[in-house]
Amino acid sequence: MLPKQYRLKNKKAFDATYKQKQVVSDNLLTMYIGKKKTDTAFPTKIGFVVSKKLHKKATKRNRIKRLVREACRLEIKNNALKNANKYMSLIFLPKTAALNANFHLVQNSVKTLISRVR
RNA sequence: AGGAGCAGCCGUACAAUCGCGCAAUUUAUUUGUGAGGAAAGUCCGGGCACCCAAGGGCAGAUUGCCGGAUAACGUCCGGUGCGGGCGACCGUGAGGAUAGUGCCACAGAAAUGCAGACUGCCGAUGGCUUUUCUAAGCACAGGCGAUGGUGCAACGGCGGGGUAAGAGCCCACCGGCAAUAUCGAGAGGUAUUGGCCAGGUAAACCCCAAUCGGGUGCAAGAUUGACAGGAAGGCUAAGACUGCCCGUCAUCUUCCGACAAAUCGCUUGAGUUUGCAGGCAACUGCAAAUCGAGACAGAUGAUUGUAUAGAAACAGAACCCGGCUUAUGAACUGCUCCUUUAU
RNA sequence: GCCUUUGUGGCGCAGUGGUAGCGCACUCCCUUGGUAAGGGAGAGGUCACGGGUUCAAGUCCCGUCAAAGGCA
Repeated sequence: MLPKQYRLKNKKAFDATYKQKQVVSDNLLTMYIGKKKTDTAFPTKIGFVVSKKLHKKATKRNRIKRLVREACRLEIKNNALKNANKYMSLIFLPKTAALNANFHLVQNSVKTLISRVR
């Protein structure tokens, strides 16, 4: 799990992020980017969405969610958010291919997506 | 040794580094604790909460061999009958078809009417004809339910007697039914006797018996606090001010508005473990010990090493219990049965 | 969390317990100079799956699986 201050929580925040319509994606993940920060002290919040349509079993959905979350945690810890730090929020949506991926693949995917943020 | 039946056990462990939920305190890069046997399906039964409801009946729903267990159950335990297996053992949706109604395609003479139109058998008796005068023929009266390439099923089966031909008409055995006796708490078992009238289907309607207030589900519900809207456009249909038009309100569309709720319910309970006692058992009683998740974008993960087996299977709590059903990995244990071989 | 409905040919759908059908699509033939339309013939079904009741089940009963939808 992420520390609490990095979690994207309520529905309004999710809606506002989707509304920006800034999307980056590769074969495993899709990432939505929120608004630009006005206050630099404000931490970048990250949300994760795994739809029931992706897979029926709760354990599989939990598994992929945890892998993506763990990858993000390591990025925050290593201060590797780079340009993504300018934005208020990020949302990750795993794709079907991510269900069978191991941690290293997911980690690489997260890294490349973050590096592509301008 | 091989095969089989029943029952039981575990549900990865340990270490290092980086992390998360909750609780506690000495408020610190502390300590403790943190998913399941099915947490699943939502198929039953309860607890709990709120709303509605005076009481009773009808209706409706559910259950359906007997007895017991339980808060309750469609669950469980023990038994009875029936079916399967050489056997250990297993399965069982098992009330009523003489309360009534419906249905039984095709085939078949006939599918429920104490049937016989048809196909047949006989024609002893009565009638007619012939005649060697005691027989033959006719098939008119009449007798019969044995025969019928059917069908899931044909009004008990099979054998013998009997007869003109036949028939439970009579007899033996078998099956079913009823009565009596007896054993059992009961389902029912056993024995004897009786007379041959009885098709199937109730997971068709129905009858009988028993049980059941109805609805909504913890996002139930309770408490505290706050109350955030603004701008632009449309006026077409319907509404209000008003009978009509304008206008306004309401309404509709678009855009903007991101940290703007919190606490209780919430986990101490038909709890868990152990011992003793009762009971064949399900289960119950008593005593002692013990506290083992409680989130709200929602906690158990990642990487590496070691151990089995190079990489565990099915799978994730969301108010809580009792069941049922379904999914599933590896190793192992106990009891029993059958076959073969040896002693 | 709690409910509801539906699974039948490639697709969309009918179907009182008694031989599984319709439309479109598909294949072949006719028609045309050729195509479409039209006409004729044909193929294609574990009635989602597993049990049960019944002489007989797509239909009745029980369980499972899948899909779609609803409430909050």
